[in-house]
Amino acid sequence: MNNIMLSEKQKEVVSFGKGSLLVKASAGSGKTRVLTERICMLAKSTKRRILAITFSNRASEEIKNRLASIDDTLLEKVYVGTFHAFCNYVLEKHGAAIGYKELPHVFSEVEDRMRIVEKAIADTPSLRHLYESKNEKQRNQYKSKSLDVISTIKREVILDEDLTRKINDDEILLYYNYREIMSSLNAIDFDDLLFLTYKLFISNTNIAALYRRNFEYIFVDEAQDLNRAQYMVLRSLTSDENKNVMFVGDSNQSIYGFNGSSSDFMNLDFIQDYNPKVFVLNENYRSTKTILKYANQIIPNSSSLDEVVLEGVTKELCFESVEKETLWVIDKIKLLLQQKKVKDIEGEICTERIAILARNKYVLLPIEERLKKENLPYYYKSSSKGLELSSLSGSIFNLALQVKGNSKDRLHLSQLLNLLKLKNVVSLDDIIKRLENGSIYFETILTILNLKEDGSNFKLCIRQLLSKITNKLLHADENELHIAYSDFNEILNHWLNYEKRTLDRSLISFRNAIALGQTFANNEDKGITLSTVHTMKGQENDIVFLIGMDDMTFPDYRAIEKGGVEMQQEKNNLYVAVTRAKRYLFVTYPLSRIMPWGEVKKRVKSRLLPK
DNA sequence: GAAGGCCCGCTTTTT
DNA sequence: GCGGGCCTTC
Repeated sequence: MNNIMLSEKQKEVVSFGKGSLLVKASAGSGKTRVLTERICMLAKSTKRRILAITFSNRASEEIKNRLASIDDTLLEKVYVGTFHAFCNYVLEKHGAAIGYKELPHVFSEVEDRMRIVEKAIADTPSLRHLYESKNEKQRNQYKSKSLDVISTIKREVILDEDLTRKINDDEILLYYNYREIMSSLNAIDFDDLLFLTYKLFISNTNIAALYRRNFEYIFVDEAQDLNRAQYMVLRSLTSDENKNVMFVGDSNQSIYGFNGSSSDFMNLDFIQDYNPKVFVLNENYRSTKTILKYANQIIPNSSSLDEVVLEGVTKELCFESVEKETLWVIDKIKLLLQQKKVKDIEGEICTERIAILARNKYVLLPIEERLKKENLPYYYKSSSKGLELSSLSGSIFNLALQVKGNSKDRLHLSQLLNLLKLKNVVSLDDIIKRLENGSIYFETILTILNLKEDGSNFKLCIRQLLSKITNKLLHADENELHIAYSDFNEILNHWLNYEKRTLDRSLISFRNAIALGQTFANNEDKGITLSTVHTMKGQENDIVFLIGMDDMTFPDYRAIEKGGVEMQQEKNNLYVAVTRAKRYLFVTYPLSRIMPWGEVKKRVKSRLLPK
């Protein structure tokens, strides 16, 4: 698309000067290109910096790559990152102003937060009794619900003085207890990143002013996904004199409502607070006619077909069972790969040009099984995630790294002791004395102890450990050595990714970068893409199979029960799914589904699909 | 208060 | 298809 001329409307947006603007850009309308070209144009004219905020690491990587490909010095002037990454960056620099003398650790693992909320419940007398009367499963449900309550307070930016009006007393106590535990561990969670940054900016207007001076222009991609905390952070970054803010978004693609986001921030608050000039980009440069007509049946007038030449293929197919559905998809894929060249798709068909999408990951399991059997290459598109370690040594390293960087982190210290089956030890120095000299665990802890805080010898230490493993200089069984080797390699790769993008390095900031998913190597594996609709957002593929389109699966049965906004979000989700396809789209659904407990349930076509 | 019967809900999406 | 909650009954 980069070599195609910009349309008149796109040019208008790109060349828009100072002031606020709202660009309503439908799927495939070239919004990322408009965004990057405008950033590029402004970067040349301003002496100050530009802030470009995205929602996913994937999107920010894409923008960075595009900017670098236009001009590789651009990134010196432009900060591109997710809301969370930006807030982390602010707190790293100025957290001390709100009491974080040492860099807090970002606890992103749900398991960690579950343990902490469990303790918070135990510390809340009025809740403890109720909690203890529950069974395992209910306790987990209760913990998740509690985490959600805590999350909501922060997402909705409810300050302490307003809590009593909105939340009941027990929940307030729980919230305070959770906060106390987190702070005793010098830890913060995802919501804190935004909430604390907002608090920092309102309580230290000089610091906020610094950022306002620093960033002359602000861009927000996927603005329909903003939640209150994010919008408030953004507002504190602008002032009446300086509000050069560009929002790009599409209300029809709002699918993160469960996370507190609402397109109202873009459509109502932004318009009211910033009075932006509104642009509409609705020409679709991505998909073929049949696909867009189908999308327009799901959300009327969502895309204009004016610029579209190719017909493409869009088919809806119904099957007796999930098994038949799966087999058809596999056969169709095999056929397309055999045919190599098909109408309206230039070049040869290969597995990389095919994606299989579904509402949730469980729907993809039978397909995965079958792809494996047929030896067809595939990979799961994942959201950028942290370390995935499978060896004991890898987990020990990861825990010890956290303990080393944060002496207050008793949570991970106790997990570390559990793994090593040790008791009554409080420091890494003491731990190593209790381990057998030359064992892989000993060497792992030793490596951690040898690491310098600024990370300058990180690569060296890991490489030494790797070579000890290769040369079998360590005591451990064959299997552990084998997986440990690949784990430490993975850790090294995360470090290399971190090193590439960070100048001011330290072990703690490395750990936080991992938690925020910034060190994830985006070199996607080869093969057919398997993905949920949410993870596929902002991406595209020539041939898309959208499977499991039976009612109750897509829309999800819980959304049907709740109705209203939830159903609107399901519809948007379907619109996102359909518009991922560039040339061919196959929509399939089964008329029966075997439930996890063995019952065969009758199914009908999704109510969201065209009649 | 124990035993027996009926009903309900099982796996969402992510920084 | 199964475990658990909740209701009825003695």
